[in-house]
Amino acid sequence: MSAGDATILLVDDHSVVREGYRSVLEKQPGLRVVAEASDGAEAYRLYKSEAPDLVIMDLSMPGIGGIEAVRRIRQRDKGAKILVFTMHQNAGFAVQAIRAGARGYVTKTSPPETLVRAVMDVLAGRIAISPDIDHELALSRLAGESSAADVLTPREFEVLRLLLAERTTDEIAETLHVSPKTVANLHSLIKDKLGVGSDIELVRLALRQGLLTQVDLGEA
Amino acid sequence: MSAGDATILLVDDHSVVREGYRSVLEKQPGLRVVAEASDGAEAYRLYKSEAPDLVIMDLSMPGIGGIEAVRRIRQRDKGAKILVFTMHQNAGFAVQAIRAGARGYVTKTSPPETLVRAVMDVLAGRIAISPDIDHELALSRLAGESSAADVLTPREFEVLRLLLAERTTDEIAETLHVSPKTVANLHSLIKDKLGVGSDIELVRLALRQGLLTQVDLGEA
DNA sequence: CCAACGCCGGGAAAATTTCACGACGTTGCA
DNA sequence: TGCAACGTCGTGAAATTTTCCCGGCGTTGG
Repeated sequence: MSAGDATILLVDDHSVVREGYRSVLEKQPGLRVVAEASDGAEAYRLYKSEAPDLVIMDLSMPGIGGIEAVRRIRQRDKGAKILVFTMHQNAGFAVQAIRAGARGYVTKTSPPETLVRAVMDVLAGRIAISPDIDHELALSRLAGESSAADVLTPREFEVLRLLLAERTTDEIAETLHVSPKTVANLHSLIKDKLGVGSDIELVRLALRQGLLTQVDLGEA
Repeated sequence: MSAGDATILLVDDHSVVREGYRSVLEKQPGLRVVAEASDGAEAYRLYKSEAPDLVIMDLSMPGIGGIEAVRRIRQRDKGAKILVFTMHQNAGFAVQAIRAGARGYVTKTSPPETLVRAVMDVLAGRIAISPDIDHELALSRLAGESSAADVLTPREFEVLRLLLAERTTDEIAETLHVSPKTVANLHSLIKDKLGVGSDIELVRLALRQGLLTQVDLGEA
């Protein structure tokens, strides 16, 4: 590994999965994994201390999610290059990730070459989207449907995700380090923007749009 | 790799994740990954042709899922050793997997050592469950896993169904010819009986128990 | 007969949701 | 450059809902 290698921070809550990234990436000359994080908060800390050239970020993680981590890192460093690498083959997530400041979005079903190519693209300053998501985006574009991702700001989207995943307003407030009141306000605003009157409708809408998949809630 | 190595079939729809398993496993002497599959059907075909000593199986995959693949393989070969390795930190999944014939259940959040130990255990004929799932199972055992249909009276169950059907309290009150107040009281009582704190949890519980299926979501 | 339970709702306290509003920083554009 | 628009965070107060406690009714079953 030469001194000119591009340095990479891996973020994923599954250690064996990180092992996979690392194995694929280190076969490439010029790339070097310098740190690994298992949640959003740790990712942010390590970004500050390591200042890597690239962050490869999973989305679904405990505590603050990937979107929020992207947002925070970009808030600190406008030039940060972040490539989202996730299982969610969902245009809404891609839109949110890019809006939050990610420079690429690749699904885990992609072959390793696609990941490597995306890494190179993002390092070179280009935006990288994997073909399946390109297709998803094209479809949703054609359908002209307004999804949750379209009307919600990144922050609202993140709160929605936590509402669907965590339990109480107070817990969410704590993980986001804001007042419970703010979360309640956002919660209300989200329902308003999405045009639903109750939390039950909210969950149903989220399900329809793939924000909450059947597997997310632990099928019996 | 000696002739006496234990042969392994990896099943996961994310190629980079398979790379992770492989990397971890092949550091262990005596283990050899001989095949990889990306869905349940392929796993079954490869099991027949390769007859590996062990299958490491993900659960969430396109087409026939991991549970079904486990069932089919075990149906064909009663002695098949299958270790489920999944992101689902959920006792219900674990129970299903073991019932289907898996000999182990390990979550992807586990450190690599846990996976390796589980592999060795299953190869040695033991059942392997990762500690977090042990804990989940213990909890659900202690809690006595209250089923919705079980603990609710017919009336309460009916109200729950209507609540999930995207109706307001007032509408439900009208269809049932009772006061909105009664519906609100029942709504509260239902949440209490099911041990959930919010409507969002209520919907998630209902989904888990099959009270509300994806197709019921209808249109906006 | 009486105890237990499901069912129905009123009243009041407690909690949440909603609305109006302001502060602050950033973005975008003329 | 300056300024308008927007996102984010939070407060306070009103409106609404949720929750708790209560009693009444009918049915069931010992």
